[in-house]
Amino acid sequence: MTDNSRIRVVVGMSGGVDSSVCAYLLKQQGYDVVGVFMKNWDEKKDSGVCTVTEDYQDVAKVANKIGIPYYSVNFEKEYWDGVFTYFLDEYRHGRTPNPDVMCNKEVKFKAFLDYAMELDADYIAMGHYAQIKRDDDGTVHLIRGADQNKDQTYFLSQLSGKQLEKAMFPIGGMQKSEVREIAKKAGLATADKKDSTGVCFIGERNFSKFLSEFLPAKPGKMMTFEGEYKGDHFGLMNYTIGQRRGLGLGGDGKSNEPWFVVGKDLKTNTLYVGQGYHNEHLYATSLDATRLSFVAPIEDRGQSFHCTAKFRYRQKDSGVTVNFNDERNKVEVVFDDPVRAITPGQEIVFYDGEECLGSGTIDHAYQNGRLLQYV
RNA sequence: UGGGGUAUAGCCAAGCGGUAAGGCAACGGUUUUUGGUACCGUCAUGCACUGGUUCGAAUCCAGUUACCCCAA
Repeated sequence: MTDNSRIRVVVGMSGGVDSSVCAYLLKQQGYDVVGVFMKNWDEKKDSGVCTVTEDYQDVAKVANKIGIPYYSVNFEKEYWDGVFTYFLDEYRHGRTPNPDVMCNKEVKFKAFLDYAMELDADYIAMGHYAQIKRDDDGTVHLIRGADQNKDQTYFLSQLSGKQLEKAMFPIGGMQKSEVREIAKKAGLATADKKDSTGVCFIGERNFSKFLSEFLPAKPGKMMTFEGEYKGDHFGLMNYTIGQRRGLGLGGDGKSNEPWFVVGKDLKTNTLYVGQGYHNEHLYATSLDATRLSFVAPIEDRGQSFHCTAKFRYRQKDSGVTVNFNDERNKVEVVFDDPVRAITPGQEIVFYDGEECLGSGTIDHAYQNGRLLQYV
């Protein structure tokens, strides 16, 4: 066994099982482990419930149990400037942002990473279900978590190799059930704690209510693309492409199929609705994406290459062809088969087998070359 | 103010004398580090109203009310 005692690892501890087990495993492996809890959101900013205190207490319990020092840092400003302003701005533009992708890019693997380095860390560790592969020449690759059901590379896809260079994902090669088992055997307080959901650091919220505390909700009309008025919506920001719930539309004698959001028009403040899960307006054949970021250099793949992609978290991969523009700052992605509910503002994440190549942010969706009215 | 038709939950809608299907919406939950999707569960002691026939009526009869259609 190699001596790891001189290698310092700063673990981002959230108060959940995954990061608890991370810290535990690293300690077992003899590393010089330091736990750090991040506080990035002040619940006083909205009327949300406060779970921060409880989470920090759990971090303390776990840290004490495994015998490591622990601290708390506050990145509220970094989170607000790097994540939340972007988040609100995307909604203002009628798009649907993915704050957690940005959170990893701007906070966990930037502000937190810098902070860890100030603590003389050699590495930072996180409880993500993802794996890292390092080539002999130092190139870093991001690999899907071994638990296909929990893989979180989608949220890490905007990270650069540089950011991942110093990262460790101790549970990336494990199944969630194994992680819980380890936590239980080690007697960690978080062993049976429910997995957290909701926006990272903000948590579960009544989304419409939450948004309305930051952005004005402008009611408008719900129309079909055939021009039929179907009712009113309470603000375009409260709906996303392919959404079913919240429309309040029932059967009309012609069809009793459920209604979905099939389009938006920010200029006229119109929400377009249509019936049927397989509504024709929900299927795209290609898209444009910018804000590209790749973990490892991909120039050797040329101007155009085929790979697989995910357009949402926990969605099955689809085959796609990626075509770069000359400046390589924008891609046109053509799908092997039509894809439902491509949404501007969301990430398109590229994979080659188990490797996560990187991602871009979706700007426009097209159906056989025709722009779909999605913003 | 002649004739015909329809009235079942928020929206559609089955039921045709035997003790209120189903879908949509809504609500609750499961899944989920975004939003969403998907999945599961709940949802009419009552069928426009008032009488009547019947052991038994949303279902038959009469009257009332509302809306629709065709004639004027």
